Order: sequence, then C-alpha cells, then structure tokens
Amino acid sequence: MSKRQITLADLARHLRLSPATVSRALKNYPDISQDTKNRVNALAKEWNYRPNSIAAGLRKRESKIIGVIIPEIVDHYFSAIIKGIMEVVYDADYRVMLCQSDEAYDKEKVDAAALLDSRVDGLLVSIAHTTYKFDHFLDFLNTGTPVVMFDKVTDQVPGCSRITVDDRAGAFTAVQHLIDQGYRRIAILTGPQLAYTALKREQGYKDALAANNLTFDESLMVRCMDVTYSEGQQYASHLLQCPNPPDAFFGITDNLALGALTACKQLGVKVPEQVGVAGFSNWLVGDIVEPSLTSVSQPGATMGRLAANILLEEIKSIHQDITPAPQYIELKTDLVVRKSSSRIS
Amino acid sequence: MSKRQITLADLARHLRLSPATVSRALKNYPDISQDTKNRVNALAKEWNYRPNSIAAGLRKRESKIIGVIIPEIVDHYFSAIIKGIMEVVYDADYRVMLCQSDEAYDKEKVDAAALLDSRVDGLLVSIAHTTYKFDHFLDFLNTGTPVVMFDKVTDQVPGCSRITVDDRAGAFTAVQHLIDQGYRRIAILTGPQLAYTALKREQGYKDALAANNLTFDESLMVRCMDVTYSEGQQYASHLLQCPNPPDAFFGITDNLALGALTACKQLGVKVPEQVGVAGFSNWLVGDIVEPSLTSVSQPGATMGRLAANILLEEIKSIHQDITPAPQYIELKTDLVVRKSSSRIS
DNA sequence: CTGAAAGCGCTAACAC
DNA sequence: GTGTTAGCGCTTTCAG
Repeated sequence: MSKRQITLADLARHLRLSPATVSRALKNYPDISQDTKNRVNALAKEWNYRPNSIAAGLRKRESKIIGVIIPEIVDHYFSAIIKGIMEVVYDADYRVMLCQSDEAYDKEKVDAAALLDSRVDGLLVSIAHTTYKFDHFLDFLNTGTPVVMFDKVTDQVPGCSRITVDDRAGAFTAVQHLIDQGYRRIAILTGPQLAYTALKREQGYKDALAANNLTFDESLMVRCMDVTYSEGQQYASHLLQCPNPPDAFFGITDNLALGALTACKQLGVKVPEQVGVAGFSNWLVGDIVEPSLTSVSQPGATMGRLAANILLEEIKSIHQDITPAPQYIELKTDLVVRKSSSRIS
Repeated sequence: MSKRQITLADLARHLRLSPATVSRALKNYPDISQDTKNRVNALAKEWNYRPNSIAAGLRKRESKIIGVIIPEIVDHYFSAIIKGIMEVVYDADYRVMLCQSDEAYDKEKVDAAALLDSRVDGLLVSIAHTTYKFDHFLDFLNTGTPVVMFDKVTDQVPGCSRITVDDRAGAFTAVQHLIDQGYRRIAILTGPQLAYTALKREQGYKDALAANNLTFDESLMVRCMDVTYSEGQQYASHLLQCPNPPDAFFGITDNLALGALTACKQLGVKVPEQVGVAGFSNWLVGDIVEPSLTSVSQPGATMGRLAANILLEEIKSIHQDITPAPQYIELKTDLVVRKSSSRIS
C-alpha cells in the first residue's frame, strides 16, 4: 500500500500532456504523433508504469477475467481440464479466477456470487453433485454474462452451453472390447444411483451386452457407494468367490478397476488369461500397474480448451449485442487397450 | 453487457436516499437507523443487487484477490497445495487468480505482470525452474504487495517469505530406513544437477550413508534428465544387471521409484526380499501398486495453507503500515513405510 | 442519522 | 494531434 503505483496522470503531468493523450499513446492509437508516442513509452518504461486494470475494467465494464468453478482440484481429470482452460484463456489475454466447490451446493453458491461480484466476463462451471437448484447460474445469464458448463452439467439452465463426455459410448466401447476378447460374464463395478455419469456408463454396459445378445445379470452389477479402490477390491473379491464368478470386470472408474485387479492378484486369478479388467478415466496409474490397465480415456485438456473457446466466443457475441445460441457438445472418449484385457494377441 | 446490473445509485433513487446512506446501510454501519437498513436490505434483496467489487476495489485500493503462480497444475502435489491455499483464502473472503508458468521463465514473467496489473493484494509463487532473473517479483514488493514463495523458492528476492519442504531430511530418513532394513548397496535415482530439490535430496542420501559409515559409490548414482517412470525403469534395470548390483533403490521422485519397482519385477528380483525400494512424494499410486511403495510424503495442503496464512498476515501488516519481517519455514516430511522396503517385520 | 461532494485511475465522446 | 469533460460504481470525509 505504502508506495503508490504510477498512474497515467503521473506520466501526463511530467510530460505536460493530458492523461487522455498518454492513454492513447500507450494504446498506440493512430492519431497520436510518433514523437509523443516515443516520449510516453520511454517514460512509462523508465518509471515502470503498469496500467491499473481495475480502473480500466470499471470504465469499460469488462474485467478480462473468466470465473471457473470446479468440484475438486486434486484430481487428474479436473486439473487437466483447468490446464486446457488456462491455455486458451491465456492466449486471449484473459485471467482465470478459480473456485473449488468441494462438491457442496452452498459453497458453489457463495463462489458463484463472489465471481459475479468480481464481474467476471464469463463463467465455466462443472457443477457439484449436491447441487439441486440453479438460480445462482441464472444470475449470470440475466446480466448478460455467458455460462458454459462442462463435465458435470444440467439441462435446468436454459441458454447455457454444455460440453460433456460421451460416457455411454465410452462404456459401450470398453465392454464391447471385453466381449471381443472372449469374455462373457462381465461384471460392472458402478457408483451410486444418483450419479449421472455412473448411470450413463451403466447404460453403455447394458447396451453392449444387448448388442451382443448377452443377458444382463443383476447379480453382476455392484454399486460402490464411495467409488473407492478398496470398495472395488472387496466387491470384486466377493464376486470372484461366488459359485458362478464373472470372467471380467468393467469399473466405471479406474480405482474400482484397480481394486478388481488387486482382488484377482490376491486370489491368484490370472489377468488377463482368466479374467479381464477395464476401467474408465485413464489415470497415469494405469500404465504403471502390473498388468497395465485397459481404460477409457477422457480428453480432459481438450474439454477445457473447448469449453474456454466456446465461452470466449459467447463473450464476443454479447459484446456485439447478439445472443449466442447455446452449443451442446459431447466429446468422444478413447479406449486405451493395455494388458489387463488383452487375451487375444 | 446488455442488461446492466443494479447499482447503489439505482437503489438510492428508488428509496429517495443518497448512495452513501445505501452503502452504509448495506454494510450495517452503526449510525444508520434500523428502519432504513431494513428498507435498503429489502429492496437490495428484491432487486437482487450485487455490489460491484471492481468499483469498491478501485476506491479502496484493494482487490481482495490473491495471485497464484505455479509451474504445473496437473500434478498431485501442486494441486494439493492449491487446494490448501484456496481453503484459507476462501475463509478470509479473498479470491484466487491462478496462473500456470509451465516451468517457463517468459510465461512466469507475463503472468506476474498481469497479476500486478490486476492489482492483486498479494502473490503466492512457486518459481519455474528456468527462471534466472527475479525482477518481476521485485515489482510487487516495490509497490507494497507482499510475495510469499513456496516449494520452489529463491533467496534472490530479499524481504520475501519462503516456505519449503525439508528435502534433505526427508531423503535422509528414507535412506536411513533402508539401511535399518538391512540394505547396504543403495542406489539413488536422481534428477538433473540444476534442480534444487534434487540436490537437496542427494545430500540427504549422502548424509545418511555417511552417518552409517557406508561409502558413497559414484556408480550407484544415476541422473534421470526427465525424471520419468520409464527412465527409472531403464536405469534401474541397467544397474541390476551390473556385476555388483545394488540391493536397494531410492528414487527422488515416486515415478523413478515406481520405474525401479517395475524393473525388479521384470528381472524377477523379489521386492522387498532381495531389493528394497523407496520413493519421494507419496502419490496416491504408491498404495495401489504391488508391492506398495514406501515413500516420503510431502504435506502439500499444509504447505498451501501455511503459505496463504503468512501472505494474508503480511497483507494485514502492510495495511497497518508496518513492514512484515519475512518468514523462512521448512516443513517436515513424513516417511510412509509400505511393503517395498519392509524386509524386517 | 443522512446528504453532498470528491475522487480511486482510466477511457470515450466531443471539442478545438 | 491533443485537451476537456464526464463518467464507470463505490467509499469516505465533512457537514449538518
């Protein structure tokens, strides 16, 4: 606080110019003489002048800040998304204000309000799974601030773009792959019924079975309430010791699949010879574990970049007073085949 | 843009009050009648008034924003630090503006300038390893904006607090543990010579050897230039096939240690019976891999919280016109002993 | 208890 | 080419 920053007025006074001229010179306006421009730039550099973007923001009614709300940062997928967002946003000379909802509706609401108060030019959000009301997002749209949702989205906020991953297709491909490898009694380790992504992946699993004339066996579908590694291990272990055990596991998340992998090892079941395993997420871990884990890879960085690009375009549209048409995009996943499911060479 | 947000003046006009009174009423100033407060709050709520923090920031010369520059977001340790930072900052009603340097000096410089232009109230930074000049940080201090460095720090910026992890002690403990378990020819998989943390961990390794009267064998120290899993695997594999192979590996990073683990498995070397392995970082992976990996755990979230707390205090000090004394803190690490090094039960 | 006025630092419309 | 003026929306003396 103590030492004030140099202002336009300071430069103007010293150069016996008006603040307006200095401003224009620094912005390289055409109708300023080259001579003044040089003098201004020289002094600005010498005095290490830094424009106050708060003041500019107030005046221009734009902050050059993008708000981002995400449920959890310590997560490979989400942090990859953030990275993608930052790449795009950086190139467009915007900054990112980051908030973490911790999957809590209340915090998400507070964060949204704070971002609105900061007059962010747009909002990128992946909604918390405890969120059941969406008024806090409407506040943005009502004031002409575009919102783009990614990964965890809702259709309850009209006029807002959404970008998701095709979970159903991803799961379908993984299960189809297991079937192609000759596995027939494929168990699914899934999550709580209220999780949207879990449901979509289950659907993909069922569709793949149906497409191959395999009947869906209720007993092969296990819900892991916390979707943890140890749950995966326990349930897989249990299933393997049943009278009619599965010959493959599809985990809707890599930790569930890794748990299944460990269960197999502990019971002396050979993977992939006797039992196949596939997961979803493609963590870095999948490559390191032995046998390496087949997994559906989600394009985190791509999703982040895409969401950011759409948002920036919408911001541009709104500047030109045209209401952008919301875009709904579903990204394709990639199946990364590794050893845990490669029975046929 | 289109629809303007409600302003103080709007409320004032409608209530036939002055903006000043409305401002005070909303801030719950003591010398405003309860009646006006009620009327103001009611209308503010009804009209969904949101204070413009840009305007407030300009007036009060504080943004309530903390700038954070980090080399890489997609990293378990760094994202844990960010999470810790956000927790603290959130409670103090500050926001976080996040930048990623990608370990590049130029980007770090640009980011720093942008944050300065945004008039952040303080800066938290972990410096890129390519950074060799530090003027961009002095700019903050010169204008009375405190800077706290964490994890990757430098002593080239006087007056700025630093918070690091005691890498030397962490490495020492890990290697001492290996020695206690009866391993004697301990190899170290380390990083490039210019990496500060690598050097400190090497020092811990050497000190532990010396403390136990073991001679340092140059041939057991391998530099992995990119510090990757596959480098760890290759070099470990190579060492194991030498005439006088090591009986333990200390990886200065978990991927190096995991690489060594894989190399052992591939060569049919039993871990921990024949060879012990320990790493540094304590990724989530360490628990999942088989055998699970002994590792030095760095307190990411704690570091983030601490750094944020120190910064907030420094901001407070500066508001009261007192120059805060820089703090230099070294956090202790924890050795998480798992199977890969547990030869003695 | 409330209002008037000034100003944070910058930009844009309108002069000259 | 450059200066003048008028704000952006808020806070904070200083009056009354």
